[in-house]
Amino acid sequence: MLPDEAVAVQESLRTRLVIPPPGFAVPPTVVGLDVTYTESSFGVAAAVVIDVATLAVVEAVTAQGEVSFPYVPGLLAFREIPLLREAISRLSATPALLICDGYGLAHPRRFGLASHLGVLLDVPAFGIAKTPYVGAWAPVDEPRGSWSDLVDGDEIVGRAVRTQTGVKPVFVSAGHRIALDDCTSLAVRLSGRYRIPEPTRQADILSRRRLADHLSAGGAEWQHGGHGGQPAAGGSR
DNA sequence: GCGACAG
DNA sequence: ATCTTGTCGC
Repeated sequence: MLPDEAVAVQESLRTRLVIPPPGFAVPPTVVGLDVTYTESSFGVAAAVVIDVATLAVVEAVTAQGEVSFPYVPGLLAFREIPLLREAISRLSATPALLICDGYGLAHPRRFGLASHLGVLLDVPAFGIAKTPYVGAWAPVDEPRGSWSDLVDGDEIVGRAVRTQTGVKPVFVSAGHRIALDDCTSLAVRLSGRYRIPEPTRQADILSRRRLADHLSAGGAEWQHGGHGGQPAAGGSR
């Protein structure tokens, strides 16, 4: 698919995007997503189910394979969604809320990865990014839970949110079927003692570990990925 | 035209 | 994203 076609797809899918008023009913569990790559084009996607009350990992699956779409700012979804969908399909239940490593509405065309994935699956989704992309924001107060609007043009597209006192904020934006206010409170509520909230953090850890396993195994024995539950015994640490 | 640019 | 060592601090 060419970049021009990908942009057309985004503008088309965007008509299906739904952002409700605040008041999202927080589910018992949420799903964190991330993809890690090799210097070449091999990727491992991870989907980790996190218990909202305890922040514990209750299920973890992966999917891996060659990735064809290159990284292009604004078109990240086309690179990551194939493996992410495959990983999500391996979960034992349909997710109630997806949390992506990246942006949703805070995107040049208001349709980043979190919006794209949310619309395709018609599941609530939002994004948590580690670095700025679209929009400007005022300095965020120091205490955990403080935030400042991300403003692009005349729109509020997301928020810079302090998940830990004295630590750089993360960037939160709504993806699909959830309001920014709810994304903001969830980002803080889902954060343990780290800057990155547990869902995305655990997905990052798992995808990196699986990629390392894949490489040390010579890339032959684990080609089918997607093991459910806890990591198998024998895995190096 | 030039620089910036999620992961 | 990935390439990479030590170092400061709780």
